[in-house]
Amino acid sequence: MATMQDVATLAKVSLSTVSYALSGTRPVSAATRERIEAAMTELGFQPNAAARSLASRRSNVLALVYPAVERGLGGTVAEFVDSAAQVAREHGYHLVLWPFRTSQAEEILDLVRQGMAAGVLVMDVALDDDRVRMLQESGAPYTMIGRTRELEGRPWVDIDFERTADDAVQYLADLGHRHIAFLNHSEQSAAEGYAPTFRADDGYAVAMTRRGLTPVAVHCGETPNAGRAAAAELLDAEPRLSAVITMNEYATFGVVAELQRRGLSVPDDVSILSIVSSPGVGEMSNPPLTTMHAPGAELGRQGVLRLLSVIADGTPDLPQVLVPCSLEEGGTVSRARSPRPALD
Amino acid sequence: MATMQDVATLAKVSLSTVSYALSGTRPVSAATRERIEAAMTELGFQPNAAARSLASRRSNVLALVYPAVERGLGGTVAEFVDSAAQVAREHGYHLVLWPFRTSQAEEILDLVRQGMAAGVLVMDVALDDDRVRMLQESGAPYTMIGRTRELEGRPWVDIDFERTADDAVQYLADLGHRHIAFLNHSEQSAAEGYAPTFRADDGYAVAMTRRGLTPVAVHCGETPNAGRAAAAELLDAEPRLSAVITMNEYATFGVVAELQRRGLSVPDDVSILSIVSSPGVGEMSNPPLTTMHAPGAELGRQGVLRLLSVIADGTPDLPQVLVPCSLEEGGTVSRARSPRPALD
DNA sequence: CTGTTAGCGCGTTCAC
DNA sequence: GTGAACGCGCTAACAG
Repeated sequence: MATMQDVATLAKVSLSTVSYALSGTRPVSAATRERIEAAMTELGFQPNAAARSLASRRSNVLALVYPAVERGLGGTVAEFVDSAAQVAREHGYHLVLWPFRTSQAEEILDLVRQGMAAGVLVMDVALDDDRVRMLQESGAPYTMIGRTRELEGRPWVDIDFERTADDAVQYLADLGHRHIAFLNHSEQSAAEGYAPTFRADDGYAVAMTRRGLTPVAVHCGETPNAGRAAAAELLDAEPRLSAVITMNEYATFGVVAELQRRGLSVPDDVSILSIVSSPGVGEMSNPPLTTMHAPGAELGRQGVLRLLSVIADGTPDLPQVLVPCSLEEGGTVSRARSPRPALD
Repeated sequence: MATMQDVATLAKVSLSTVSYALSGTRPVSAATRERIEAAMTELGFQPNAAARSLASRRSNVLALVYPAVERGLGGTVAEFVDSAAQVAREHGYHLVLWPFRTSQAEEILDLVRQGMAAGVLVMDVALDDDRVRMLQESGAPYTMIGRTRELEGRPWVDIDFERTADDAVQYLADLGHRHIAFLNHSEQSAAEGYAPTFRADDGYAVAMTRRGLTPVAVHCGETPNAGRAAAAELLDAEPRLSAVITMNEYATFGVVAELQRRGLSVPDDVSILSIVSSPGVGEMSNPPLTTMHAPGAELGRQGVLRLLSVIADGTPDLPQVLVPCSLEEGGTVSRARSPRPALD
């Protein structure tokens, strides 16, 4: 491993000149720069990461804190992580994974104090989140993926649940649907402060009401069987039901199954639109689900960019970053029958 | 950020004593150790990571090289990554993500030369893999997840495809199935040197032949439609078909759909066993797929452990680590009809 | 535009 | 059992 001193000696310049040539912090004449570069390639020089961090007092790694398989790592998370890692790399940073449960906030701070990471990305943020509170108090650069209830001075990027719900309702309403139900995550997730459950509920209710439609929302466990039961419940509550928006992937499969079991056709009798959906899941249904898929990659990108700006400039008043889901047409949504025949 | 000197001053000892108390490299009296620990907690001391790496000449990070969304990050990969990150952390290491395509082998080496990572985990290894070749030549500690054709002196952990295929055939044969087909990944994946496609093909053929059964294998694109076509092809080729082993998740959904379209019941007429399957996918089918799911977490764990031993001891002759998939009963496999009625 | 030099915070070899 | 001192490889003043 060649050092900077080796390069300097070979190029017949001083060590610091090599450093400046490398960082561009100070002008270096074309001639000497050339000699330096020649020496560097000849020696296969690569600047030592640890020495650089130590001297410059800054780390070149970003940490991603995520809850270890609490809610399961789905495809959306994978897209997010991959995108974040790539964007970080494009900016000269490395992304490290810190699998910490929400209760391990202290350990996160310890690692930050070690100077291990220049900043922290916190995933799966709850409405009230100890990790975020401690990071905020410690003054460490961080960015939330998601939003706590309290937002003052806290940098974040999030999925635009409100917009997504509104887009979903709009899409179905434009196709003539009037009786549009919503199948959300479980009550328990809401009780645990899982923000998406709340935001989507609100967004859906607002979207429906605004259009003079009556919201019918149910919560549901994250299993096909729970989805079956929920579908039955919805049909009983509203026989005129012609469309269901779901934000619960496993349950969605149960909904489709239950409808088909009852002899109802998807999408001819009932349309299904799966929102905040992971990549690929649509393909696994028959017919393929029409989905609005979660912007995992874009969130990863925006999250890293936001964090980098916090690292660079402290916490200026940054514009909010809300990323909506995008529609992916499948085969589970069709125009509403008009007038819709009674079911029984 | 308190430094070791701060701690030493407060504890009225010399800096090096603090270092020894921390590392245990040298005995320290109980009394002074206590004073030191008190000082450390009082100051919230955390040893600086960069300084430590620089002085000790070793990094505390492991790198995970994976092909950026080439084949898509599924649930298995997520399990793997999460598990690897956790095990690394339990051993005092951090896991960083290096999204590099196979063609960027040079950049991987550059990062290693920077001392950024103490070792590298290479995922999705192809039969002939430039990344592995270069790492091997450079002498950098690494471990493959998967196997190249050449294995001499190359540390690896992998899924036991042969055993998994054999277990799958055994399981079905025990239930009376004689005409068991295999639906593999695409021809293209094989052409690109994707090892699982080869290994599973071989394993299946051996497992069948050994039992006096005739192997019937087809390759298939990674889509439900391709799966449909493949199912049709299989049924035409072998009308007595009573079971299908699949190693192609998206295609599996097409197989189920095609069978049902033809009025065949799953599993009464045809059993389906999805091997090397991601977590959760089984749930998305109706009835839920019987699967043998890929040991993502265990691979992550073994991969990190293997890498750590390479870092510590060079490359001793390590025992091979082959991890089989484990059966998860669903509703798509049943006892074969005997004698099975003709289809037409 | 270039060279000199003092640290960055910790590991580790020496003397005591 | 303890302390002093040097060095890891580089950054960033400070001189010139």
